[in-house]
Amino acid sequence: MEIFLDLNRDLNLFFIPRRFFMEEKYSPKGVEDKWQSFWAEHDSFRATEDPEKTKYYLLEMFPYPSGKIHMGHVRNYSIGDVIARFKRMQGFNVLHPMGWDAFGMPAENAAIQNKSHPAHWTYDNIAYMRGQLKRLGLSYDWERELATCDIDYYKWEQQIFLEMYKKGLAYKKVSPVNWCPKCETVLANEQVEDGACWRCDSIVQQKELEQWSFRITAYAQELLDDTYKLAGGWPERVLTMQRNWIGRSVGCEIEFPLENGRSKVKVFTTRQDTLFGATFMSLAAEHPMAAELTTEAQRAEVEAFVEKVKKTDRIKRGSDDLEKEGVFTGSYCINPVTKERMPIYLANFVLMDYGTGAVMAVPTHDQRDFEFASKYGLPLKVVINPEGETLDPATMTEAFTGEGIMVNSGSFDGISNTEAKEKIADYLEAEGIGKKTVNFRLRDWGISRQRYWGNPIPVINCDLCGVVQVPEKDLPVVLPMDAAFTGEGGNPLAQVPSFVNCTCPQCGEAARRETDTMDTFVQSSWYFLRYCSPKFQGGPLNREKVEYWMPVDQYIGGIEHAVLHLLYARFFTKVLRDLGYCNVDEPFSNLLTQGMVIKDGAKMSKSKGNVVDPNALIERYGADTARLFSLFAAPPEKDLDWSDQGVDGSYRFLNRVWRLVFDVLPAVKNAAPADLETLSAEAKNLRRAVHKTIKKVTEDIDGRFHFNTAIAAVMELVNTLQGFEGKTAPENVGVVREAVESVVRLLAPFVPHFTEELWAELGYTGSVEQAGWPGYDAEAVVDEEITVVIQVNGKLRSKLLVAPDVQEETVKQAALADDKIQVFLEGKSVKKVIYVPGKLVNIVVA
RNA sequence: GCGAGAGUGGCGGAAUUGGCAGACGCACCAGACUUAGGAUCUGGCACCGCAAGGUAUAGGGGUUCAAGUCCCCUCUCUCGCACCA
Repeated sequence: MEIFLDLNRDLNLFFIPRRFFMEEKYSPKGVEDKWQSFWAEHDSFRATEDPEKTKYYLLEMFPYPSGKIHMGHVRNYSIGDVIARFKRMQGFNVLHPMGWDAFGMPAENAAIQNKSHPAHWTYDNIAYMRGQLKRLGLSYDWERELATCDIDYYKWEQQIFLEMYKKGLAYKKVSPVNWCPKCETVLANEQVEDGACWRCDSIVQQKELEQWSFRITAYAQELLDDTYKLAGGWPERVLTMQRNWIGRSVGCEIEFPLENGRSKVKVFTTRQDTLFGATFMSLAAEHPMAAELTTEAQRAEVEAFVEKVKKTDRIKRGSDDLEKEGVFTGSYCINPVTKERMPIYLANFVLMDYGTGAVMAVPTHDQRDFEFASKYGLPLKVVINPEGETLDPATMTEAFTGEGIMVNSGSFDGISNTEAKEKIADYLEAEGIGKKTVNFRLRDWGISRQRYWGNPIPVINCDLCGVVQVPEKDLPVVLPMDAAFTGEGGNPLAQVPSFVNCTCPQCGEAARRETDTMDTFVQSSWYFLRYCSPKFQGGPLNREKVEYWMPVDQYIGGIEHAVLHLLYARFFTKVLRDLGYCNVDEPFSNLLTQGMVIKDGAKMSKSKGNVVDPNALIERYGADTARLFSLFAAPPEKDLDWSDQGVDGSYRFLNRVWRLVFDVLPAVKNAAPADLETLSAEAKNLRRAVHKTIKKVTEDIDGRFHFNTAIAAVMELVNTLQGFEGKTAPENVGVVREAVESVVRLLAPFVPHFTEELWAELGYTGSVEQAGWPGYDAEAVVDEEITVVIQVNGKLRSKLLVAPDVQEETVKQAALADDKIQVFLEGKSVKKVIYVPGKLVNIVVA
């Protein structure tokens, strides 16, 4: 097939002499190779600090080096490259770096499978993928490239870790984890599928393990507050997700004394207004007081219940509408305001890791408590009535959670429950029963991973001294190259004696090196800062350079990182600020979340067989077409529906532009700029179209990122230009040249190789980027005549061509006199005539 | 269940501030050039109708001279959270 195709093309060359000239045929491969070399030779995208220029830091989320790039990458990086090139053409000093999120489990799995080393696999992949990105013609400053598995990167992270440790921001605690007994490793929640290990299908166990954590909760309030500063720059839904995740709620901590007086149960509630209606107490099964509260008579039942709750894994426990269940402990506490006895239950819906793990149960005003009380026959007491109504506990079928008037609440009766919230809180504080508190849903960030391919946590465990920091002079703790990857026996690091065995820096006795490595989210939490001074050897960050470049002006990536990565990165930036490394509060001023690339209605995946391979695409059409289509088919934030035929269309468009340029080239090559005084009407119209297009494309790209409509506008201009009769007539060549040059410059951010080549053909030396972004002539975009639409009763009936400065009365009269309009006015009376200047006339008749 | 967003031709999508619905592209149809066309060019293309005209932005109601756009209700889909006390 290929041979026939080529043969045909050659015949074509023979029959149409014009095509003898080699340079007239658009051949992406040659053009792209040529300009990629040019950019490399000229260091075209090198970013250097220049206080004279306004900086613009553009960043796309760096990829995991999984092997090869996919269409999602092509889209992500094409979007970023348009902005980078556009801003550069506008004269900004653009920083546009690229690197690799290079630690992670797939490398370790590959090592097990191929009996090789994760480093080899990772660096091989990086080399291959770097080549792929270069073939896309992305304008990165490759001098700043970094991989998070480079010693030169992770050693600085170890230093940061130790500083966090000193400040109490990194600490060790026992926390529950998903544990695969076969792999002998901790699994992340997303690696547990239906309660089984994603790799070996073993049943995942819940285990308590000593884990390293970062105290992100210390920054909960600031992380929440600053989401309001980001409003406008970030999509509202991402901010909402972060706010929900942080989950601040205001309420009270209230203490309920036990009946026996020996101790107290502390609860957190946001509904202290319902305190008088609290008739029993619900505790989490894991609550530390559960055992001591259990009476002998209840022991067997309680233990069976606790066992059952523990068996339900943590994911299932939340998911389904789990039937509310509980068990009576046999003990009672006292409601501190009513002095009534409250039986203490353990309940499966009470979570140990939210609030205090204990809930005061108000069955009349909380739906869960209502269901629980119904099931176990517990007392109901109404303390809030809806306005003008009286609730009867005996006939209630569900809890009343709305607002109303207080009853059965002592001195608080008769006021609204919102008012009572404040008053009861004050009362509790005054009486010493409770205090106002703020509770967060956000929990500390567990960073321990029992894996090899990660950044080693730089501490030593000594039997005598406990946890001891690795002294700064001994950093970095380097991953040993001689670990064995068998897939068995847990963390490979723990099986390298030369790594594990060490001496305690404090007492000099034999000790064991920590073998946990850090979560890969740690590396991606500060890479954007390191890009500012990627080779700096005086510390993690060169403060001066960070101050020049940060914050990132535009960050681009997938919505899947809306919470974790973006929250961790915000947290880490604030920590580095407080450690004195930088002065940045928020790392990303603007965030663009791009949609997925889908095909045939589904996300591209091997199993669906709908994967488009970027290599094949570039091979067949070139990088410019691949970029153009992925930008044209949908606006960035929406999902992109891949269409092979659509790609053809983009390729055809480039060919059309190419032919157009070469068609007019001989005529316009040496054309002088047009004399605006003597232009023909047609030429003037063309020039107006050119400047209107420049205006629209500029506005569509800048801020709005609507590349699809920007490209559509250029297509329209190309269509206009193509239909322009006297393209090569001497009196028009000045305007035609301006038009062609504008098309090339406007397309430059989208299809950079293509436009570089045409720019050179137009007789320029150097990159089209140096020509800068075209500005539009405000005078040229003003219409000489405008179309005013005439409606009768809101329906389009006719159109009118008028001068832009026409008087309202003139237009109205002309509209009423219009032949087509007359027909609709016959036998009716005109009630009103509405004129929207320059747009329409609406004649209201009856 | 709660929260957010979306629903426009055969398809991807336009319509930026309440003012011509369907830009641009794909697919399709017709024609031109051609030994040939999966190249290129010209024209057509929401639906009904011969036409005049009518009907159309998930469905129903409302506000307005005017609604894809604003308000209310319903349906469907996507995403997030999912017993958060």
